[in-house]
Amino acid sequence: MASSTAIRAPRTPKGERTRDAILAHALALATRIGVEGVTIGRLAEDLKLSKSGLFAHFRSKEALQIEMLRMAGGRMIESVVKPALAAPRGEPRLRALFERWLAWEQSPSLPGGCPFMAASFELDDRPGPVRDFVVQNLRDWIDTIAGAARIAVQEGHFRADLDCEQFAQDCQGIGLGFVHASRLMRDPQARARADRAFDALVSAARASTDRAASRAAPDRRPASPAAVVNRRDASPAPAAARGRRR
Amino acid sequence: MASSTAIRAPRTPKGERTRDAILAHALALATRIGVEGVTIGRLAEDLKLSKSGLFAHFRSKEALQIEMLRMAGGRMIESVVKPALAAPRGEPRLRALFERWLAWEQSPSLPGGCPFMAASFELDDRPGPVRDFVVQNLRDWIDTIAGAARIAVQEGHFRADLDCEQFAQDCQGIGLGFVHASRLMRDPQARARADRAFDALVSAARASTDRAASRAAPDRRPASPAAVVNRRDASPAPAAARGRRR
DNA sequence: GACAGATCCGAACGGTCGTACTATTTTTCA
DNA sequence: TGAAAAATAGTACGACCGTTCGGATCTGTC
Repeated sequence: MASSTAIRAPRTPKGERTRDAILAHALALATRIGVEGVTIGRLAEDLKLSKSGLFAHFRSKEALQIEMLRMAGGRMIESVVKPALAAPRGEPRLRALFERWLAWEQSPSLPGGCPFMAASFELDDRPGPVRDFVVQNLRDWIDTIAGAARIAVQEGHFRADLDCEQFAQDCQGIGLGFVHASRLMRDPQARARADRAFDALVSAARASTDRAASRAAPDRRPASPAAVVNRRDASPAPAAARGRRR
Repeated sequence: MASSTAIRAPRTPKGERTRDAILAHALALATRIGVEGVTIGRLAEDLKLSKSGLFAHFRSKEALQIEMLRMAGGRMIESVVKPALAAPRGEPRLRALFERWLAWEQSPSLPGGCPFMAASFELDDRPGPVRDFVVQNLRDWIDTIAGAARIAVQEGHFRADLDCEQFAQDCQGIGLGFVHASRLMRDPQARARADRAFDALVSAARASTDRAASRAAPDRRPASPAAVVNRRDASPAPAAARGRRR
């Protein structure tokens, strides 16, 4: 990544800068070799720190993993969700979410793709705080999509009886299928197909003259559209990790 | 079988039985903790073998991983593809493929789900023979789906200008979305939503009165429908299955 | 029942893992 | 500027990693 160029104006305390550099590098590493694959020794070597010096920034490796994913979550909100919220309510916002999501997946700062997608399959059977954190973040993300779909219904873009949770799972599937075809199979058409699949999904959600929904009863939960804001840390305790709030 | 020579049922050699037991256990383990997470020591302890004794069955850990995935591929063909081939050509066979695929994903012998799906995200950025093997198997699988869709076109079940590769990627996405919702998010409705998504996909492939295909040019490749039969091992050598000399 | 190979074990190797403890340096701020 | 605080280095630990090797034990065949 680009050198820090931190000449003068070290507003941020030294430790925090190092810490962020560690997390950024750990994150980039994790996208390639997996969350569990990130190693203290490897990190220290890459960043020219001693193992113990690096380790001192986190009480444990598990904490490092969670902080790393917290940074990923923050970045994702910043570069996917927030910009999409600037788009008009309804279908345009939904499209913005989808498009920025795939763009984020291929962001140069994430050489191995979205860490949450990878972690979904890496940690799905390994209980613990890290898994919990991933689940929380992905729940927020899916709620964001479902909420945006719900708004599209309110705006009259989508038909009234649309199952928004179903829409969200379908959407997630398109994204996962895209990553699969793109990263693993190296299919150059993966992106075009993902776009077409999304178009078809939106198209089906629009058409109200369709026989479509076999289930007559739509979900009834209030389901706040602002799920993004409701985002919470995995750790129940106030935490305040090392005193250094931001 | 040829009974003329009447060889007295050559009970499978001892070593091979052990070997299969090792692979079966390694496979079950890998579905939970990942392909790279399987460890010689852990395997030996579980199976009450010595590390070296176990290791002697494979020239390297990499070979163990590949053999393990080969077993998984064989099982998948046996319990998903072959039975589905018994279903009538066209849409029924496609449905059988999908249904058996999800059933296989939740088979009790795979406590952590389909190893190939997990490996898709675990190994997508780690080049090497293991990744190559996974890619090969998944390519065969996707070709199987695309081939079945092509047959459905021939049978008149699906519209003539259907993009079968697109269909396959969409299908893969539904499966991945299912695993994501089911295993990670523990959503009890995951399966029902996957079924609905598949129904919608098939439905869209059927309707020929739809404006549907924006792309006028359908793919033109011959694309043998019998992709299943074309399946090849990753290793270029003939590799007689049970020969297993070293 | 003996012999040959297949099968398995025990010990050991050099590494890396996460983590703990104690110095030593560097930053921060009165 | 100097002392308190924070950041980093050094060293060590036990555990486990994949792998090697020589020898013990078992299996199947004549």
